[in-house]
Amino acid sequence: MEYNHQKVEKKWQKHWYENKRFSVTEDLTKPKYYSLVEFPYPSGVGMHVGHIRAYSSLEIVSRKRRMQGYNVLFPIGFDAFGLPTENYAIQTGIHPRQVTDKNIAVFTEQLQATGFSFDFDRVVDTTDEKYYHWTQWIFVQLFKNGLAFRDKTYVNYCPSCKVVLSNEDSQGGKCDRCDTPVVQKEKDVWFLRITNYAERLLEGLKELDTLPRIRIEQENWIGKSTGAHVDFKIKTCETTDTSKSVVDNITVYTTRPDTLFGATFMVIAPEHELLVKHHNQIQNMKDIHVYQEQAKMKTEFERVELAKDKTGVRIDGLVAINPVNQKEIPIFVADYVMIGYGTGAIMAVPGHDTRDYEFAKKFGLDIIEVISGGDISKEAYTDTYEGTLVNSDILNGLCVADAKEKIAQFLEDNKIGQKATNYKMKDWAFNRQRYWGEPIPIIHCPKCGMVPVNEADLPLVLPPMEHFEPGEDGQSPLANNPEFLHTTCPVCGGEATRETDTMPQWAGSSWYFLRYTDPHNDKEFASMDKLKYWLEVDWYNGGMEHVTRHVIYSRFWHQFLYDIGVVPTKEPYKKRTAQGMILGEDGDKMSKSKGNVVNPMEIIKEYGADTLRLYILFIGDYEQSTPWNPNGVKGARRFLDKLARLEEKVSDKPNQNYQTILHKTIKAVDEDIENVKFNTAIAKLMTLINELGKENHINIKDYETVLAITYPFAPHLCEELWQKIGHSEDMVFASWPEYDETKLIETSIELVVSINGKVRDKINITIDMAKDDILQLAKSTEKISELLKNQTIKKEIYVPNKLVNFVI
RNA sequence: GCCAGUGUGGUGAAAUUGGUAUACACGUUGGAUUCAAAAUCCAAUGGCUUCACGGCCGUGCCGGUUCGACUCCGGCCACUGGUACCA
Repeated sequence: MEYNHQKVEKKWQKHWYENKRFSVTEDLTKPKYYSLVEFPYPSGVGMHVGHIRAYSSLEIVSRKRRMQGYNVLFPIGFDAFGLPTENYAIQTGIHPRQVTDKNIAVFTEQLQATGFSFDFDRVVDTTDEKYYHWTQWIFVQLFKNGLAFRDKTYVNYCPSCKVVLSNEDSQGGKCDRCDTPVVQKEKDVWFLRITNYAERLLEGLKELDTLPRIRIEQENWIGKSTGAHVDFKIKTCETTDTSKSVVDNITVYTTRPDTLFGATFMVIAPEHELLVKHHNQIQNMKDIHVYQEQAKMKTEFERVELAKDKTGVRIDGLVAINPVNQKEIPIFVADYVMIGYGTGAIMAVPGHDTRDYEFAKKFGLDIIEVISGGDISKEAYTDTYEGTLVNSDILNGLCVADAKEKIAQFLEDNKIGQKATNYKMKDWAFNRQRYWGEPIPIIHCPKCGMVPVNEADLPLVLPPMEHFEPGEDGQSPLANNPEFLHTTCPVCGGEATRETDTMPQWAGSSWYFLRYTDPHNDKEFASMDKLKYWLEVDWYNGGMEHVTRHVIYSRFWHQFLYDIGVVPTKEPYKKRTAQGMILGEDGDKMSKSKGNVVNPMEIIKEYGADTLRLYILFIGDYEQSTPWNPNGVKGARRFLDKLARLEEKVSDKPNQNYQTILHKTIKAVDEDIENVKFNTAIAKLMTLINELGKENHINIKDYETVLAITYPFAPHLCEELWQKIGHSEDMVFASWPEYDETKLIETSIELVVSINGKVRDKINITIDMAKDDILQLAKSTEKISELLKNQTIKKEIYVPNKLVNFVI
């Protein structure tokens, strides 16, 4: 007998959501569990199978935790600010507010059609002024603490979207949204000083329960390196001026101070201040200006693309002095040195750095070997942790580690340098020239400068506007709204203008998990009591692609909020997992243009939500990418039909036949869920159901156990079957089964008998048999005795409960 | 280039203190049931070889350690993701 999935699923969804079955209790003495999934961007096309996979993991965990007696917070919301909605609004003339509301309604319906046990009383919407009130409030706190600031820089700019993009949004030199090549543009932009938190962001990773690759990716993103700052004196070197006076000092950053004796030239970035300060002493300033202009025109992407061909200009009129041997070395300007990293100046050691080597070859500069082991006539020897120092005076004969120690001491003693640390991570460009985002709550006053909006005046509401096409030259659409633009200064009361830029999409998602703990609070972003109860998030699942951006950004905000005393924990998340992508049937990423997109709602209609959820988890390892297979869906459905059919065999009579496999399955499913191995958990449930299908009758208590361990995966059907056998309470109130240790032990075992490692026979033994008896039995079987005839046994290996191996 | 991950049947994939390779599922083939179909149930399903019992080979490639290697070690190759003149 098969079940009617459409009827059954609608029935239970209605029951669950109308009776708020998944709302948390306000009893803050109960043990809590906070499971968090990344909230979706409510796009117009509705849910993707990827969403289902992303939420299914913690859906299983949350349903299980409720049965285990926890007060479970499993919330959902919408990260609804962003470019697609705004672009759609520009195309169609429908206001982003309306588009967003409609999309959220569609998503909500689809989430409920899938039967997710989210607490729909706690939905947050980042575009709701009651929510972004507190996003703005946090920004004001950042500003007051000197962590939000404005600076003039060259920014990545998308000429099509007419917005400034962060490095993250313009990877590969193309706009994240529209693929237009990004250009460089000078702009006054907002930054958040995330670099102040670099060390703590790195430190906090040690506590995070996650896969090594997730940790490593974050570590690489932060990019800590240690080395030294070394001061080089700069002299003039006009041939007529024999005095050669010292005119300046340049500090370089190096991770390899032990190679200082091999530094044969210096390279500075085109933007380096030395070029401004000493333009009078530089004889070829014209050439340098030309080079600077060229460098400015290149986008960061082009600089990288052209990496193979090193360019640069030698500075005539100045030389640097290597502080360890007083040798004069030439100085170059080259764009392979970045002004934003380290000090914007390097000591070049061509013998042991590939970039310096290429540059030295091109410009005919000295290459000195200072670490033995390579062949520097062919290439730079960079694999230098093995070698010994040579041509290095006081360091000669030392290994790299000792040389590093000794030179560090030497630099310090002679006051020419000290140990230093650097991070690749840059400050976070925190503004966009768009309409559909949180207005930055800052007022520009001609007298008082930049002043934050009074906290009592928050939220600073995004004004309703008819036209939100970006202004020319990348101006925010809000600049075209005089009523919004003109205001008075909160400090002096004089005429002032508002900041018209809005925040990037990352803003709203940087603290949403805090709001879930107290979503309707209009006095503060969340009460300390609620935060103390619910934090940290016990388990956070989301996309691998968010591990380096969203996760780091939100950890930064959280650490800052901890510093100002408004959140109780140092870190927001205890455990982080990331689901793999579901690819199209063809193995390619699902995309509209390839036509390989699977619509989850069609699967639900045809096979049911339980089938969809089950299949998506069964498809493969949760943390790996896997292609979609339409036939696999049928297998999931068959399993559910088999489960439904078992009901006919339920009786009061006890049955001992399947006790071992039943208890083994309880144990395995429990462990697999905790270890993110949903695919094998389901496989084991399938095996159990197949076994039970062979029985004539199934004891009702055992049947209840089966329903309980299957419930998190297929809640609609289990709930239905649960009711059918006479329960009036929901399965949320059933308890999670525990396995009986004594029933796991099998009384007889099949033991493998092998000769020289090859399986030759199998014997059945009982678990209480002695080793010698087993060996005797193994030798005596027909096959084995035949094979052992006229052979000497050199060795007998016995692995309890597994095998016997004879070496002949 | 660097960092990480992956590589197992026709397909998605299982298998961790080294111990029966291919669990579970899909597909395929044959059978039962049916007027017929769907659904369901049963059986077979890595390759080569043998009438058969059986034998040999087999987890990307080459080598090593071991009584025994998908698993450990050394050296490669391919694909995927991340990152990149970061000094």
